[in-house]
Amino acid sequence: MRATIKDVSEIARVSTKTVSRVLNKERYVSAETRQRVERAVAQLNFQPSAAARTLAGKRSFQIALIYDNHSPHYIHQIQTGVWARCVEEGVRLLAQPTDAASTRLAQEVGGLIDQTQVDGVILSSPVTDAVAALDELERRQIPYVRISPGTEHGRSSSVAMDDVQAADDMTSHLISLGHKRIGFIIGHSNHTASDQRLFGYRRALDRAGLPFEPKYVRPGEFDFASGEAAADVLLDLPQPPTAIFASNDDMAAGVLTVAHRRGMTLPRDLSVAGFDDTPLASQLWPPLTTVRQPTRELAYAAASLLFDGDQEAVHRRLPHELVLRASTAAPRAQ
Amino acid sequence: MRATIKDVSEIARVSTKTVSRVLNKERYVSAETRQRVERAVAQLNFQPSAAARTLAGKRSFQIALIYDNHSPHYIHQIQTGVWARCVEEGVRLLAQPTDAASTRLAQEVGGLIDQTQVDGVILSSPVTDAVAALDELERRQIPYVRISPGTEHGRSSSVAMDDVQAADDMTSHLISLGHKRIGFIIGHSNHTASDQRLFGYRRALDRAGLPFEPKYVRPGEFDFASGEAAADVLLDLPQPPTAIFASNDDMAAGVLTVAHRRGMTLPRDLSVAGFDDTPLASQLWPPLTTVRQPTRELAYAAASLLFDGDQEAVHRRLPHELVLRASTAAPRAQ
DNA sequence: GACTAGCATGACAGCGATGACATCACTCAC
DNA sequence: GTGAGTGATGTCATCGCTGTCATGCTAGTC
Repeated sequence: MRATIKDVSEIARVSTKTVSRVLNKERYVSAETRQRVERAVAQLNFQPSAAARTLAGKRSFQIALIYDNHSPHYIHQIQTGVWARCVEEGVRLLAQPTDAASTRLAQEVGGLIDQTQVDGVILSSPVTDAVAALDELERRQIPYVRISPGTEHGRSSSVAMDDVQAADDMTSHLISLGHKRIGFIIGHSNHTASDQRLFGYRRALDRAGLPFEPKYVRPGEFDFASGEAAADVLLDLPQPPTAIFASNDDMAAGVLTVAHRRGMTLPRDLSVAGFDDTPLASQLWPPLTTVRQPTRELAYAAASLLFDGDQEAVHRRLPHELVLRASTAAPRAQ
Repeated sequence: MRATIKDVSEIARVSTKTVSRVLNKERYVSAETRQRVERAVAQLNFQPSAAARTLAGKRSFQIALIYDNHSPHYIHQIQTGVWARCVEEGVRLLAQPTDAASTRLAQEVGGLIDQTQVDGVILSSPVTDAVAALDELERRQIPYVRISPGTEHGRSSSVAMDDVQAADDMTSHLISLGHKRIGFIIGHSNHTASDQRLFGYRRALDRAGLPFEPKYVRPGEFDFASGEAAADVLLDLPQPPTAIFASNDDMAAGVLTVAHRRGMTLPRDLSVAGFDDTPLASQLWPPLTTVRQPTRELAYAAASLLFDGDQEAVHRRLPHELVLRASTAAPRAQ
């Protein structure tokens, strides 16, 4: 049978309460007693029952990560980052995929909390912007932190990168190479990052004195197929762009495929840039110039904010990075 | 405050025990009483405390998924599949990434179980073959199911695909296109699937009466870089292969990149095949012929086996599928 | 020397469920 | 009419911890 706190207390010749004090690193335990208890814990390989602690105490030593994102790579990075911080804290992680658009989302979140009594919640985009879920969390007074929220910034602590600046940087990079006609493919409309990246693109054009031409901007949905579709339209223009900046790598991969299919030589005939720096980016041909989003670090930072438990909402910005690879180059002389 | 079973019992005018019976779908509750209880539950939006149930009962309504795999896509598929089955069962899922090679693995697993009292565990490859972890699970008599185990088949129920047959099928496909010199890139040595895929390749050659030539077989590690390295060696041979079959898509992507870099036209100059059908496969140029591994389905089936709780070890095989895309074609006439 | 403050520890109730067992009503067989 | 069987419900202890409160000791202050 599993060892219980009582077994430990008997071996250490103290009360169970004192064992509990040692376990929870409370004050007022003499060094000598602490040692005796620790030895007994080690000897029995004792692990306190999470259920009993949750039931008796105010903490459950569990947090939940709620997400809904099509990109496995993104989710994986998020999970890994949060996980790393949880381990340091001795806290378990409950994975909770959901459908951000579902009407039952709030109920799901409420049920999760009532059942598991998690100590806190981390929300990743786009669940970050599901107001009903936020309401539910606040009603139950559960601390939560959001990763890359698009709206309601005042409601909680959050971590994010600067999507506007990143898109601006990438666009500026293309401009500096000499491109004047730069296509842009927007992301999925339910991600606020999509608007921000578009805004950054526009801002860079403005600053460089280049005209913003709506015909060079196409909608997309963050997936390969929509990248292909947009590229086909852009490359069919009488004056096609010499560079295409897609709002994420999957769509950029679609652009590359269309270009290959048309027999274009890259990057001579067309420069292509993506966003996210997924593993895909470096495995495409030509390897993709893109923006490295510090996803893992964002997740780690989000967990840190949760455990720090500040009263005030804190907003942390993490730096992005332009990753220059072979898919972008100066345009061919006209 | 959260509603408790007591609140429900008062509204329904029954004892808490009767509420518990309804919650757990036990026999011996009259239809009328059941209805009253269910109404009260709905009215209070009552969710039983997982902690209390775990402490008092024999079940914790949680299972753990233990994994260690470099491929986000694979993990994501696994999680999604297991998750889907858990939802049906009303069970929570604890995500537990680990390092399969770590000496502390058994301790980690033991700690996880003692702390959380999970009802069962699902192991995904390569943790499936960590004997110390299996010992620990058996010592604690925790039911577990393995996804694609490589060894110790008798020890537990498992689900898997037929890696040998799949590799055989793919090799046969290349042979049927007319290829006689077929390169092969082996996977990471700690995955048993690697050996099996190699074996399938060999078996297909044998059956077709083609010689097995060690110089056409290169080691790899399931990652892009090792695919590149292997391709460079293979294509530098005096008589290079006309087709290369890589043990997974990432390595196949490496092969494509090397071929592009050498200015080869694909698939005319070289056919390339992968394994796994990751999203990458369809986003490369040319789109990759590969084997679809039924990962999600395997995970779902694994969870089903766990919940069914058979005494005997059951082994389920799920079918794979050849996905033929543009990266393979008949070899150029010599 | 009496009083206070701070440290160290223990006794005991209680968290919210379930398990074991008791109880009661009713039906059925003989 | 009696006993057995079964369905429906309740009582109460219990799971393994933590929170609250009480207690005893020591050191420092006036």
